[in-house]
Amino acid sequence: MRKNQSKYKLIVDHVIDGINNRTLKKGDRIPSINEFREKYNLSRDTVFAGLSKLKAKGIIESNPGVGYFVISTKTEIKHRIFLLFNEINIFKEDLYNSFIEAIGTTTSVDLYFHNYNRDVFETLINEANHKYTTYIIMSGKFMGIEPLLSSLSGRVFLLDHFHPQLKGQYSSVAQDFEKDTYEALVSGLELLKNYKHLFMVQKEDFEPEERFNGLTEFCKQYNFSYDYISTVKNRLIAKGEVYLVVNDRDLVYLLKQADAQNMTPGREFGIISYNDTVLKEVLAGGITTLSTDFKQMGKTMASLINKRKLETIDNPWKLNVRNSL
Amino acid sequence: MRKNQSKYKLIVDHVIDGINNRTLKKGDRIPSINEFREKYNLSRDTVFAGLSKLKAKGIIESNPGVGYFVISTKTEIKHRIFLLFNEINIFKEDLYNSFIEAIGTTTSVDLYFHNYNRDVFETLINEANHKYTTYIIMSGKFMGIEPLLSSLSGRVFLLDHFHPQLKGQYSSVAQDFEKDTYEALVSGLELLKNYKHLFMVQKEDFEPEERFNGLTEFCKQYNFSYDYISTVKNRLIAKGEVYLVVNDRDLVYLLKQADAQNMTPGREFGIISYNDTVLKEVLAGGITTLSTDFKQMGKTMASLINKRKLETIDNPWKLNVRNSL
DNA sequence: TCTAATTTGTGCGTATGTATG
DNA sequence: GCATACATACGCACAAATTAG
Repeated sequence: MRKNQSKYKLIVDHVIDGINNRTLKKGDRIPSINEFREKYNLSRDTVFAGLSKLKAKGIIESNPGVGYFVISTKTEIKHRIFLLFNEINIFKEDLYNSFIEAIGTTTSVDLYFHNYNRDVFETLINEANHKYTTYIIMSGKFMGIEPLLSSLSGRVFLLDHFHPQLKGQYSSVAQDFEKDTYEALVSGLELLKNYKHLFMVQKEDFEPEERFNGLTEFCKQYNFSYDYISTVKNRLIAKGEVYLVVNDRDLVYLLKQADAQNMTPGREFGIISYNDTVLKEVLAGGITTLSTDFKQMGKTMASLINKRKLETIDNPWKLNVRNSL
Repeated sequence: MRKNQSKYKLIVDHVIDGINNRTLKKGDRIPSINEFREKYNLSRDTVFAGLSKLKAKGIIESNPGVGYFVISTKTEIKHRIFLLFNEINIFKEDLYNSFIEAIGTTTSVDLYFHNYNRDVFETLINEANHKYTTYIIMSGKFMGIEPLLSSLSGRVFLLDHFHPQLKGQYSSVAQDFEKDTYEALVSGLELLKNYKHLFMVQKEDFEPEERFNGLTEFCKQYNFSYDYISTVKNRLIAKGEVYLVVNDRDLVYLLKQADAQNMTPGREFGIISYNDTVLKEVLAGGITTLSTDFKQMGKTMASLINKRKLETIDNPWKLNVRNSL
């Protein structure tokens, strides 16, 4: 490991890691040049170079004939962050920007996309390994990624993942698609009582089926009938139906179809659209949306990075009730 | 032997052959400049050129005072592209995806964002220098970036830039904001005759003022009055007004205000919204949009990279006429 | 006070990559 | 392609400061 790094950095890292681990405190004596030389099998001068670097950074001081001592614990950990998203879309805007803002300017963040391609996913991770201090991974519906993740050299975080089995192994902030859908439907129960049948509309290849599980649970408990469809294209709308629509393209189909059938969302049938955008506030008199707070998600991820403890955080959801339900 | 080849290719081939022979692995040190110089009887500069090429291809990295090391064994990559966008937004989705699709698999692309921050812009470019074969830059309203661009080691392309003074120096594909706005308005002249006064609504800090120039030119020629405003927030709409709206947030304000004043876009007043999205097809009965074709822009940029000739290409615009005008 | 051991500090040589005419 | 200057990395030899006995 780290064949290609300058040797003196071993000394720098030894001390900085010690300070970050809290094993070195202000005033502590650190090993002498000869002790370091022995420990790492380096020449005296290489050790001296590392210690001089630390001295220049103001982290240690030297007393000739006595030793080296820690005088400051301000190590300014410079994170280099590898950020892997699934795809570009409008919601990444809020997520990325709020993350960048919260993480601060002393950090460098490199962003990549795997576009749900398993090969790209693996290649990007393998190529990035050992080049970053921190890895933030938004995976797709990939199975068996644990070995890949555990091979990574630095700290690993999961962002908005579909992998409940990885909970507890890595710090993460994510939507709980099942819980969010279930709880949102329960919170809208009074409105939903005007309808009979609920549809989950999403592409099963990419989107998490947990949403459908949440819908199923709700429908069984409160006696609605339900179905899973992958698109609403060319579909006739019937009275009493509610469509939970993931993709905006489907939302447009639905509204055009409603217009053609002379039906109004929120009256003869209902719409809940996943993920809020400004245009949905005024679209067709207001589209009810069920959305996770991507700005909050970015902020939360930034704060996780500065914590030592392993944490699994559910990102908050919000049902924006408008006229379409 | 190979007298017709550039000499620096000896070095490139030495390393690439080594990797393909499995005699060089990731992390391995390769010979120093002086060792190569001796072995192949070349000048230091020639060796340096070869090693720089390998570095730009992402195959090796250099550590001053230490040596050169293999960091990637992907030898089939032809171009390594540094792609710098201004910000994440929904239109980057089409642009990025069509570019990636068109550029093919023998290329690796790293994507960055400067978010209109000049410091970030300069830092990213300086950090990237010498590490890529190709640089594609989408700048903001930054002045005096010529020295920065000309310092770059590889081929430089401009994407959707606001710098007419750089035309002809670098190959580029871009919207011509002035021409696009002017021509689109001319093409919609018959519809516009129902109105009297045209507003350009955009934030002058970030958005290009060329749009307003196009509007001005059109209005002078065809006798419309006109104005520049930075937002429509809290604004009363008057009959006969047309709003050319850049930001979707302003579009929403406008539609809410129209509703409050009991006015309908396309009747008492008009709306042209910049940049098309699916939702605008059905929003308020259909919003007329003026949009550049971002998919085409991505394709065109990909094709430019495979050409040697310097070209400046205007990306095509499209006016999607719907009910709001 | 002296001495030996252990500490840090410095000068010089040779290697590396980088930048500029 | 050549020459030169420069920053970084590492190692050897020797100098200077401190401490314990």
